[in-house]
Amino acid sequence: MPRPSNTAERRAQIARALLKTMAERGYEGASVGAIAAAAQLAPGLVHYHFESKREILLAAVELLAQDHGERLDRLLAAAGDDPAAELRAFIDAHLRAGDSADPQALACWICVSGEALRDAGVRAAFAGALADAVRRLAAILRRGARARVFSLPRAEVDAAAAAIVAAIQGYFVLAATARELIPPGSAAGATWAMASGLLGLSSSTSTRKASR
Amino acid sequence: MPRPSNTAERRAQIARALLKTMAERGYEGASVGAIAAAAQLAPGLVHYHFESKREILLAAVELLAQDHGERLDRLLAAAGDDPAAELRAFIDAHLRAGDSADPQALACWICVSGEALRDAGVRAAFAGALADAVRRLAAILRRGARARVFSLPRAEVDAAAAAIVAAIQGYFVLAATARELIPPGSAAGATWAMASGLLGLSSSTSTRKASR
Amino acid sequence: MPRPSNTAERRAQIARALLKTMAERGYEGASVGAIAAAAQLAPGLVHYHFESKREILLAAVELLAQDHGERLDRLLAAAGDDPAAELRAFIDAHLRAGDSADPQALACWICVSGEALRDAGVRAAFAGALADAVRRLAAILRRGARARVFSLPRAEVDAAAAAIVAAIQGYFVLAATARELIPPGSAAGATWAMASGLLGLSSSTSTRKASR
Amino acid sequence: MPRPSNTAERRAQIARALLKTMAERGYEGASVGAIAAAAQLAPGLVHYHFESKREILLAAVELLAQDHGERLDRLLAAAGDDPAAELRAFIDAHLRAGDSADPQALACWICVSGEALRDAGVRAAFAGALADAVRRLAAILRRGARARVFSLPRAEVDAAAAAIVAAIQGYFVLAATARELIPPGSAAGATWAMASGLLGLSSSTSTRKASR
DNA sequence: GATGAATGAGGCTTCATTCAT
DNA sequence: TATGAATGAAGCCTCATTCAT
Repeated sequence: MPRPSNTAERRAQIARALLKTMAERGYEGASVGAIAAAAQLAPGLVHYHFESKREILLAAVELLAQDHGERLDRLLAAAGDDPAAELRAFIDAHLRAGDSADPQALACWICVSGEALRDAGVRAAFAGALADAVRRLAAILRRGARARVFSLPRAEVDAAAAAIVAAIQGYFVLAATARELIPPGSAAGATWAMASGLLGLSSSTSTRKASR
Repeated sequence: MPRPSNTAERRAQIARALLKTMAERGYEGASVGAIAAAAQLAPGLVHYHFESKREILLAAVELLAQDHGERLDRLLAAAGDDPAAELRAFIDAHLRAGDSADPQALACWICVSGEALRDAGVRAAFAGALADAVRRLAAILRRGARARVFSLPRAEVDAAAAAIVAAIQGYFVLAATARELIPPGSAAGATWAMASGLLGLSSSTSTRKASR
Repeated sequence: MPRPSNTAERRAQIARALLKTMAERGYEGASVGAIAAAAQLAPGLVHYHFESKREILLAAVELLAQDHGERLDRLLAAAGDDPAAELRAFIDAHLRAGDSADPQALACWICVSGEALRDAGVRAAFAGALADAVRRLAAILRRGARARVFSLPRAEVDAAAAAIVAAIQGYFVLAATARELIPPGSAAGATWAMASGLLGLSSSTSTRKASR
Repeated sequence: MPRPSNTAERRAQIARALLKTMAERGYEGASVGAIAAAAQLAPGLVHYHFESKREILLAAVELLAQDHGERLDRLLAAAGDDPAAELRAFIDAHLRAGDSADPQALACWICVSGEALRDAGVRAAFAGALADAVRRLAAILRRGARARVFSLPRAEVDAAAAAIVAAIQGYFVLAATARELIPPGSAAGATWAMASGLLGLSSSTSTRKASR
């Protein structure tokens, strides 16, 4: 009569503990002991559920991407079928620090970018999450182009999506490290204005209202 | 007859060795021993010239910023007095992977962003370098606005400069971790197009030609 | 209606798994987890059947000795009643790498000798197996001496038996660690020749034919 | 003005500490901490002088072989040029537990044989030491054969040397693990008698006097 | 009997930093 | 200044053993 396996939950628990710890101390600073403590588990248990610390990181990136994906799903669904509204929702989802902003996830995301530099697995996971964002955004742009909402040559959809994602990612870095450089509430608006340049929208259409 | 102090060179030598090592292994991975080896110095000497490893990082960030600043000086000087040309030069200086591209500096820059998250000193140095970039770009924008080359309200110059710097920074991250997401040669062009959106330039003016 | 106890088989199964694992990784290297895996059992079960890892080793030595004893029985039985033939069979049983040679047992035997150094229980088991071999050989020698096949004073029977067993044991070590030092096929023959020296046989009687 | 390097002594000091500890607790049981303590050094220093624990073992085997070689040199030199005396000296050097017997070296030797099973480097070192012994003994035998002191076909010199070394090695194992099986003082004498069988000496010549 | 999660001690190794020369 | 040895604190990981089911 074996006890039912709880490995899945435990793994998630541990991965979340890593996120929590990593946000404060970075990946290297998040010792396995600290992770275990954050998860309120015995130290040895961590390595029962994970081969190595690096594997925890991979699971954590997975979680991060998944959380983000789900949030994006929700927000895009609320935008209905209008490409412009979807684009706006996409930008706001990332840059409007509102109710649902998550500084921990932000810090982790930047940590992960650093680890991605020197670990192929982490890079794959990180790039995968970015690729997912680009893909979703490109789909929006493509639909908008087809509907003549955006005037964007087919061939440039991917580049445009990458550019907008880059801007968002760059704002993340600034927000986490030099917030004072971003005039409060300007991020989403400025990004929308930049997107307008790419998509051939008249700036006037673009509400340049600050969004906190 | 004391021999003339060579502390200054030694410090630079060590800081550069950190940059080299950090580009491959990250900051934590760059052990003092490894730094000393990269600098071809005895390990003990490192702590003669620096109080702690963290101080080396600070010096290294300084170097990084200084190198970048000098390069930017050169490239902007070549742009003459035309704000549009200067803006273009500013963007190209950061996103055209050409002769002077420096993958090591790129990797270090991202590492530093991670360290900035949890060390006030590093954050100050990192943010200082970013602020410098924003300041210079803002000056260009302001000049362009005054000359009616850019149609940009006074009040939004800083936000616009921050947005362009964010886009550049974001491209850095993508380039270092998920290069395949950036259609080759699209970075500078797309950034210019985005800048057009912010600055009220007609997209047509904006050369959307790919720049390698 | 309790199910019939299978403890005996389980214990043997586990002990054999230790032998298998120990042959490759040594005693310390044979973790309880690895043993369980080799036995295709759940890790927890091991400690249901054994108090401690050391107990498994004791059981394994027992098995080793028992296997060896049975093999020796078979081979000596085939030698009939002739002391010289029995001696030959005894030597061949140990040193003729033939059909029944068992490298795993050899490696284990050497591992066990190491553990015997520092665990009284293991030493007792190991020494017991050796003592058994010496006893059996001494019986053969005694019979041969009585029959005047061997010219060996009573008082020296034990020393002679020990010497031959030592030679065999030494060949084990060489075979396992420096096989290239043993000219192929020379072990049994040379041991027989050495035995001749002890037993006052003319070397001529001793077939010095190599035995593979 | 660097401090003169003391690495060589330190390495020897550490290797000897391993021998001391290993004799009591085995190789695995000799933790790096215990080794450091035995050497009266700070724990971290061990890994300053050695890459890994395994390297210490290699150095220790080296020391063991060297100590033994030097002792053998001394004892053989005392035997003059008489092959029979040399052979006797060779045997006595190994099996006469006299003043110079070294139980620690004995225990270590057996530990090392176990480690040799699963580490190529250790095996090489161990086999090298054995090969050296065989080589030296073979030289003696060859000289004796040429001088007709031993009646031994050329082709069998190596086998005979290996056999005698095997007998010695086997006695080592018995002495360390089951001393009660060796009638006191019988080892050297019995080995000599066995050698006689190999070398065609009449047993009578062979002093079968017990040697403690 | 059996399962697999849980525990916590301890091992090897790395490392920033200090120190004697 | 410079050298390289020395120090001691962690860090990651393994493991024998225990326990709830």
